[in-house]
Amino acid sequence: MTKESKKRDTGCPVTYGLDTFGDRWSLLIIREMMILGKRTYSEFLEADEGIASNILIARLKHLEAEGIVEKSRDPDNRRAYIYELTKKGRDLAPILIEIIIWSGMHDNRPFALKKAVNKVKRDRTGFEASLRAE
Amino acid sequence: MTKESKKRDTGCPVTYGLDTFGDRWSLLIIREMMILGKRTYSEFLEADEGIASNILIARLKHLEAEGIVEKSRDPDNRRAYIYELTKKGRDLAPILIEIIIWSGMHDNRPFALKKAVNKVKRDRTGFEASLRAE
DNA sequence: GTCACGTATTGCAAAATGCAAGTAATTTAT
DNA sequence: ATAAATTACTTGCATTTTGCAATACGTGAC
Repeated sequence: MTKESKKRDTGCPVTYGLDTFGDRWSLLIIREMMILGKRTYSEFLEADEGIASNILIARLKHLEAEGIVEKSRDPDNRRAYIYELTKKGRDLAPILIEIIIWSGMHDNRPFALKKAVNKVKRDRTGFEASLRAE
Repeated sequence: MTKESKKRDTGCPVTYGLDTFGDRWSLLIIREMMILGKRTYSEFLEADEGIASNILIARLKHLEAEGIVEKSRDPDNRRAYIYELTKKGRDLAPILIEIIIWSGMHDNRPFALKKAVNKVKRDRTGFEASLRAE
């Protein structure tokens, strides 16, 4: 009941978006799923940014409650669960893409990774299709 | 030194974007500027969501440090300051637009405001131009 | 049954947030 | 010239959220 109780019911679409996935971690989890194809709790835990397990589970539950991810048992490993993006979740692809494009334009740090940026610039439609494919 | 110290220097463009504007309030302030044409501290304070004054000033300073907004004196009212978006800030327009489109698709609450959504759907290019115009 | 593995929870310190009240600088009114 | 009003910001404090480490739970393997 943390994020949920914070819902700002103004009706504004920007507010709705931010209340749904606009925190420090949600879009990173979605990036892991969409771009890197990760699907399990333990895979998410290994992400570069090092999310804490309690934060991870809180975000996964929130995203599940919002209908952005869905959880099911892994048929190949009956003690594991699989988290997958729903259509609502895959529809976030354009937002991720615009963030990538924006950072590509404005992140001038020497270690900025331009791989995804270049991929987007070369073929945005194809890149978006690949994100939605998973 | 709060958000700044939290910078996650992984090089990932999504991370860079989130570390720059991915908190509970930054994009809302940017929305006020871009869509509603607000430009002063007191105008931002009146926003629907009711941001606290200390949070507002912290975010404005952060956005200024990131080169997304710039501050100057109001020539018409010497006790006021004006905050304006830089190019880096105006370049966030496509992200805002994609968030609006996404919410338009998925926010089914009865009080969801569809005005901006419809405007985007009718003429995205024109809408984006109007956002960047300010 | 016991052990390993994948997932999830708890406890506690640190940080961020929200709210209310107060300060500072500048302008308008008297 | 002084007082009041505006605009921008700061401070103090209670509450909430985060981050980290340790621990517990549930399932299947042996």
